[in-house]
Amino acid sequence: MVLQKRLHYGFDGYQVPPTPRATRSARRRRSFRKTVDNQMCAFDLLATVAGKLLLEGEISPSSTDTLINKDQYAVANDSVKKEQQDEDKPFKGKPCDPGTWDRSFFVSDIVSQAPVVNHSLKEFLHTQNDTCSGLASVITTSDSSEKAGSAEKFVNGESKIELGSFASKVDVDSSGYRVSSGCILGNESRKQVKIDLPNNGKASVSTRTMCYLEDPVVWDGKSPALVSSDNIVKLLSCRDHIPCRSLPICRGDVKLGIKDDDENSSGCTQPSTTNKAFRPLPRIGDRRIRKLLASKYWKVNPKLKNGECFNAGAAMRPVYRSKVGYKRQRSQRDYPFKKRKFYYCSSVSNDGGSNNDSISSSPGKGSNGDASGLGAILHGATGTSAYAAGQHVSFQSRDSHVKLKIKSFRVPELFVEIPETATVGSLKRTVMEAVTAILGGGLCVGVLHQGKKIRDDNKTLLQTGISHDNNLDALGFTLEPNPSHAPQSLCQEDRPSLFPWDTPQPIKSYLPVPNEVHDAVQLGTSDTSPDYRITNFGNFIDSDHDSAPSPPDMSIDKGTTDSRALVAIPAMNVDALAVVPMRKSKRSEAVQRRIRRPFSVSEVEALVHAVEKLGTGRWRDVKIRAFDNAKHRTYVDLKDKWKTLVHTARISPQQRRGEPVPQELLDRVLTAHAYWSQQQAKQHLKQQSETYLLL
DNA sequence: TTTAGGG
DNA sequence: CCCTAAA
Repeated sequence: MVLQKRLHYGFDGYQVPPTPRATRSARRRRSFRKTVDNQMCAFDLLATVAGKLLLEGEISPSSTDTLINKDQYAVANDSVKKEQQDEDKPFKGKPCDPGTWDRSFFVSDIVSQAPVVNHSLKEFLHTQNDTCSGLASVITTSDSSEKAGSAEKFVNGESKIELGSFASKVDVDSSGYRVSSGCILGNESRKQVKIDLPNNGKASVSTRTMCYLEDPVVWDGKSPALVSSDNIVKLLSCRDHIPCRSLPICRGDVKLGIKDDDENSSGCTQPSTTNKAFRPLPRIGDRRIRKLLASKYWKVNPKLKNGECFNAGAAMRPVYRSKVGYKRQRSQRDYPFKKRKFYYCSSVSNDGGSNNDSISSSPGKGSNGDASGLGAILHGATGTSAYAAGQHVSFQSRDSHVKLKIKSFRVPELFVEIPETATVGSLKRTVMEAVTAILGGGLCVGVLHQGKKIRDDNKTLLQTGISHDNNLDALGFTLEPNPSHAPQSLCQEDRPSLFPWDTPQPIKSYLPVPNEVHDAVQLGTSDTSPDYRITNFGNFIDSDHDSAPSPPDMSIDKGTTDSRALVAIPAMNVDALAVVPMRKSKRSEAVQRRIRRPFSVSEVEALVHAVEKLGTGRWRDVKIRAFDNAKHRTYVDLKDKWKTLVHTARISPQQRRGEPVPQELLDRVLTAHAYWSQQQAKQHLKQQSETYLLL
């Protein structure tokens, strides 16, 4: 029997930090709700959901904390030992190669599962409220949500992306609760996508927090298990070994790291296989789970001090595992080793785009919005849908409704390389760029059911068995680079993995080598002698850039430059993301201005020298002559710099800021400027006279 | 694309 | 640095 049921899924309020240009507009939240037909194929639905992730392009982490601050981030090598000691206790597995994961980012997904038990909606809402009241009234359109004041309450300092999709149930269980629209949701398996990115100046805090995100799940055991499946995608900035020990995290997780050795990854995984942590766990209480889902859980360990991060993390792991539950066990076991690999073969149907129109927001704000908003965020329910908890997962198989909760997506692997001297801010920025590139570029959603990737977009949920599969773990989602960016030939679906989370795929195809890489290499080897620079400013500049003593600001500069060189920025593929019409505009909004790169004295010297010779009206020539190898300096930059130099030279030394420019240079600037201004004037007069004569 | 200037 | 009118 094929009933036309409606599936509701929604993108629930994600938060973006204030943009440089609109600093005052606090954070903005966006959300969308969509209803699709049960007959809609999984990919269609997912495509739409995934498309919404593009909005995240606006998030831009910022911070200036230094990465190598061991005390705070424990990213220095020195901290490895200590961490290992702490970590080893709970984990018997052999430590993985520290060097492999050093300064890596991890995206891990955790799957926990528990049957849904009758649950009181009220209770749920209540819980939610104390957990994250700030989420209330989130269900609004993107536009209206922009001004939602509730955003302020949101997790402070962090940007958060939550994506939830699930279906609502038509049939209401006796335990179901009717909230706003009368649509009742029974318990069912749900999948919720959640991508949390630390943001803001609280680099240390947020970064560490991420480590714990999943861990802190404390199961009170009182609440009926409501959440059937959880996947949490986390971006972790941890030491190498950490990921290894925390097998649950390691496995099936996507790692963002500078080093990519398959062997290493396998090494890390091995231990986990035998991890004793894999024992059946008690069912997860929905209440707790919800809390976890709530934004508040970013602050789960607010009290943690620097250095406690890892210890705490280690301690938490066990808890986390237990939370994960027995189902998790299976999934963990299934995780293949090569986390570096990911799938990108799946395709997203563009049909979903047609459904965009249906995306609506619940106008309700006030009281109603509050309740529904919370529910939506935590459960991924549609804003207008009421919540009904209490049905067991098994029930869902009896109706044609599929309820999904996407707690996390697997994120394509990204590789980021960044020098130790880079700041946390630049690191975040780099990762953000990479993530944004993925989200904004070719991103599509993959669906895994019972370990097999479902590639047929035209199949209905019913046909695939998704709609009536009691095993929530059987359903998995992945975020994958757009197929258009990955040769189909690379797809190896022939041998479907039995494990939902592991379908190893080479990622290199996603790591286009930008020109900057070459530049960086060039810079690194073009250490020219001082003498040479006199005749070759280009080299001189490069040399300076690369081998300069690197004052504080300089290190930042370098760090950013280097990191940029290796950031994968896949070309955007609008087609694959057609489901999100507004993406383009959003993206443009997210365009961040170039990083500031103060001119060094040597650069100024080169500039002055070139201008003395060429004049002030030939910036292109100046660029070619003196900065040809400095890709980040455009002729406009040079022109602007000259402008500021002239200004600087004219003001009193006390008024000058930044790296002091030798007075000698400033004098030359004024001289050259005066000279060329005169020449220009002469030229102008000459032209005028010529014109006059001609007439 | 470059220049030239204002923002 | 960004944005753009003009050239």
